[in-house]
Amino acid sequence: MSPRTKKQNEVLRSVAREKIMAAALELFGTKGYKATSIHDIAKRAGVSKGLVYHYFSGKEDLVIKMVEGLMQKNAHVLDLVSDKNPKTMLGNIFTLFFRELRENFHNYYLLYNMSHEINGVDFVHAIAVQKMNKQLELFIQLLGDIGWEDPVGDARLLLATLDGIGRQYLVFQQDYPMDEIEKTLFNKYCKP
Amino acid sequence: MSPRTKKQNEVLRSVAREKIMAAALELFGTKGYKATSIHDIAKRAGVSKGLVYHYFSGKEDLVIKMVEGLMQKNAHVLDLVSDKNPKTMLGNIFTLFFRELRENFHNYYLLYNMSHEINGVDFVHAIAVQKMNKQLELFIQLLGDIGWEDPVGDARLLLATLDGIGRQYLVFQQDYPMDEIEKTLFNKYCKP
Amino acid sequence: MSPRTKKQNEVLRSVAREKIMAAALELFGTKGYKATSIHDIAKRAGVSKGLVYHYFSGKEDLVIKMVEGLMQKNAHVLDLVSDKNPKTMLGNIFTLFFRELRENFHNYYLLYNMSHEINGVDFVHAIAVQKMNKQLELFIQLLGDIGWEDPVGDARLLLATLDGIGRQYLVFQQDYPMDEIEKTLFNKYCKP
Amino acid sequence: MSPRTKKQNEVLRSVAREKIMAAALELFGTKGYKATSIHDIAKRAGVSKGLVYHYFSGKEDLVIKMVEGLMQKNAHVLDLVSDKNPKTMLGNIFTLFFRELRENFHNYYLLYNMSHEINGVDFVHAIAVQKMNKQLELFIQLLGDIGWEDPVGDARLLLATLDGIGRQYLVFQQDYPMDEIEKTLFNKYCKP
DNA sequence: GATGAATGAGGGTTCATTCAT
DNA sequence: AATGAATGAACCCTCATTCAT
Repeated sequence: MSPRTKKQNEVLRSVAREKIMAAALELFGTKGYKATSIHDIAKRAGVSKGLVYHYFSGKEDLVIKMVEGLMQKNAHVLDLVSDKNPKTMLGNIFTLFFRELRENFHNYYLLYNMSHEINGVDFVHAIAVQKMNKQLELFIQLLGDIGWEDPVGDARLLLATLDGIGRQYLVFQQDYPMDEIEKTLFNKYCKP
Repeated sequence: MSPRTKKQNEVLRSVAREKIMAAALELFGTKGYKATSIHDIAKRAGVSKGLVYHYFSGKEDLVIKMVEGLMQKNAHVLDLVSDKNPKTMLGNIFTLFFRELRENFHNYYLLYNMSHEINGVDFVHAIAVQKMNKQLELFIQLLGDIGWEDPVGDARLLLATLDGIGRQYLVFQQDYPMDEIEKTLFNKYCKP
Repeated sequence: MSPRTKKQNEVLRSVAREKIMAAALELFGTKGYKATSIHDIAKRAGVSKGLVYHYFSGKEDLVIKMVEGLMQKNAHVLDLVSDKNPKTMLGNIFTLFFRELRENFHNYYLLYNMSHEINGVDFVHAIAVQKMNKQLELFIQLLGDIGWEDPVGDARLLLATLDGIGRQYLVFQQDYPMDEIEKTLFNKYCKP
Repeated sequence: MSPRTKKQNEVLRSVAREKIMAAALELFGTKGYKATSIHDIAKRAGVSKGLVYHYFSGKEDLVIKMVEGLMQKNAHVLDLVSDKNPKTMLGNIFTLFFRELRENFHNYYLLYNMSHEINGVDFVHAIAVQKMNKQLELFIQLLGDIGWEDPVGDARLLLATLDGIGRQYLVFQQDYPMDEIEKTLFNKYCKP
């Protein structure tokens, strides 16, 4: 009955949605939420402004959906880094963290750095808080297992350190000596 | 009592100019650059929109001048924390850092977190880089004097840690256990 | 049983077309022309937007066709109210008028009140004028037969009165004492 | 102190406001609320779009302010038509009504006919109802004084008649024989 | 130095309409 | 006959900026 097959439509839909969300991720991540216009996003995605509103109910909805998408991609990250040895596991976490930072720092920006800019989108903020707390718990346990003196305090510092590394990388970019930072971090936390 | 340069005198000459810059600092720091309008600033400063353009050539100029002003205020900070004992000096820096964060986190936000939002204002970015490098050098020397193994790497990590603490405080605000973080930091770096 | 013209047959041929027109009538009549979107109409009719454009060349065409449909339905109304006794016939007209108003005031709205909203659709206006003139002639004859002094002037007033009743009912709706108005009207024009 | 005198500014303000409101009245009254854009209004008023928002907080506010303005102009109408003799007074009311209709039928449209189009602006509807009720009371008393049999019912009919005359004039405009209608009305209600 | 009236570019959003299938 | 993805013009509104005084 249908002029285009349902499957055809589904493909069209998901392709367009994906293009829009990728463009949004890149632009929001680069210029920030307020400074990125729907026009920008549509142009970068190679679609019309109208189509953005066909798939998302508005700018705010677009950020939310995008963040949700990011979260889903990251949902099974723990499985990748899991290891019996806490030092190895911490090392895996670091490795993953630096890779993410290097390869997709827009994601990093979005999930961690943009929340303050999206007024009223408490959702994004809530996600950031939740994620942070999960990581904190994990760090407390790992540092405790490794035998650090004050696992809670040290875990908090470690979390802040990683956060700060991310932030500084965003600011300094190619000028930031990330390889060396990474090594230092491994020496400090993961040397057997 | 410090001798004032011509520029400083100029800056202080007009009460209205100061009021505008104070309002700008507060609003930019709270809502961000894009989300703050000249109208907002003028209203908060209790002056007309026109006067803002009398003192500043535009919104961008206003941010720049404001950041310059902040820098000048912070120019002599080192005199306040200086101490023969490197651990004491580091402790002084921490104390000052946490006080600034608690009392004027708008400033913190502006100098560190807003640069990405001001498109094309490389100036702000440059200032952030410059300041960061100065701090890094200081930390390297202090940690070296204290006797840390890898002063350069450790200084970088410390800088990132402080940065991360600031960022997390901005995000979590009252939920962030800053007092405990502060104690942990002192224990780690300043215990005699 | 009335013989159907070709046009009527065409109109009735497609169920979807009828559903669209019914939805359009209801929505245009409730929310107005401008405030009703094709999307609304398609959704209410349970069809796709595309189909609306399959049957009608555009929004304007849809209104026109819809009004034409209403006119056709009303074309044989006179047969229903006809009576040898002018007072009885006038009473029949009143009864029909009030019933229509109560049951289908969307139609009333469409035929009488929406014409100004459809810019450039002189067609709708023309229909309203034509219908009004027909009614006027009928009233002149009836009031003349009954024996009113100035049938032309009185017919005009009566027409205006009915029109005003309709408009006031549209505005006040449940607050409008239509039953009493109806009685008063009968007392004035139809008492034997 | 002020560059332009306060008085100068006041004049500027009220002139611009007046121009905008006059344009709005004309366009809303002609094309309806939805079909009239702020762009249209600004152009007709000879000002920029921005200025409309300088004086009114939005389209809805503009209608409301405009209706309020109309109400104020009409506030002292009763003083103009008052008379000891009820038939004379009724005649005065008619005269005024027809003059208003002929000279400012936009006002008429706005106050009576547009209320259904402004969704959510209950204010306009409330004004229409209130005004109508006041007129009804006045008519009841006058017709009672004159000696009509059923003053309440007759007053309601009279109100509807006037309303219908207005509506028909809006629809037919130059084709509507208003002079004759006026005469008929006088003959019916005001002949000594 | 100071005001605020005035402008216009651009942002978010809606919606009539087209078109491939 | 029928769908719904896609477009773009136009809408309401905000805001940096100019300018007369």
